[in-house]
Amino acid sequence: MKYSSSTWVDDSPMGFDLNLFPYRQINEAPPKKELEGDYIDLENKLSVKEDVGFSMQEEFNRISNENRKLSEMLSIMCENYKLMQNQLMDLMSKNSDNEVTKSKKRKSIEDNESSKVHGLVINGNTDQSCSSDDDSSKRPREEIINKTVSRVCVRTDKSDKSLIVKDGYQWRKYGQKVTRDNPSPRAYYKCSFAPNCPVKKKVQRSAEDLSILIATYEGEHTHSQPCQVDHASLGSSQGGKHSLISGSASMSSSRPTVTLNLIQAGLNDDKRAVEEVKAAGPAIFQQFLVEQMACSLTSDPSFKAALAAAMSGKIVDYSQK
DNA sequence: CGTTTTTGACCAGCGC
DNA sequence: GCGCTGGTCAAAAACG
Repeated sequence: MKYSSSTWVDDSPMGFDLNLFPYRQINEAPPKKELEGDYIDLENKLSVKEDVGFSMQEEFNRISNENRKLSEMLSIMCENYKLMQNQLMDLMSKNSDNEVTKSKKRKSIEDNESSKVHGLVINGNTDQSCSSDDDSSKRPREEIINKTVSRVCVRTDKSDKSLIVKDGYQWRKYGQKVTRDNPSPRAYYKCSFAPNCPVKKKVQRSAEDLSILIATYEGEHTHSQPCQVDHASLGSSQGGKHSLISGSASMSSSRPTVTLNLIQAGLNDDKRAVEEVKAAGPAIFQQFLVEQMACSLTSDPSFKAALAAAMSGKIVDYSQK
């Protein structure tokens, strides 16, 4: 596909600008000037109008063609995406079968966590009256407590030893422990914004990659987020050392939301990061794929040019009506 | 002086 | 019952 580079202006903060004036060349006087002036006789005016009408029609046809091609591209991409998604589901189901857990206790906890993260939230009721007394006494604690668990991975500077993951909420650290399977200590936080908020957070460095902080959230906030931190600032928070690389689940709602910043972190080829997003569950990985596609598309100048041309065509179309 | 962090002690679940 | 482990408590210290 050919796109007029002269009409493309890429100076917006997002690196993405719309071509609102497709017929105006940057270093060229506007077409209107050619039509005005008393020195042009009527005959010339008529021929110029015909030329303009013809060129407009030509341009319209060209843009229509581009629109059609873009639609085709989009449908192909959607099909490819669906194929990838199916392959991913197959892989994940195979992997989950092969997983071996270390102990029964940990297994029960991890099962609980993974089921939540995967979006298969078993809404265990904290109201004890819902279960019989006999059952509640025999059932393991993890099954009784209603916990929505989500995991967030944050890439940090390796030299940064702090176990802090800024997410817009206010946390109070109440413990730190070195666990058996990871030489890095695990920090325990409670939400301190509301006194009765039951949400807890565990933060620990990844054993495989010390530059990755893994934050595990348990429970749901009983209040709104004290300060809405957009994820762009999350990435630049704490001296710009952090960048969110995996799914984050909004605690104010049971529906997980994901923001990814793989491009910024330069992690497109980081298999480990992808694995961790996979581990966060299919819903999160699905959104990861979508954002990856979006990132790759918006970073493609030809796609941006095509999109801008298509949109400008629509805008011109409407303005002419 | 109030809040937050640190850190050793304690508790509960689990396997042997 | 004992030891191991993860999670929590609470007193002391640090901080603003």
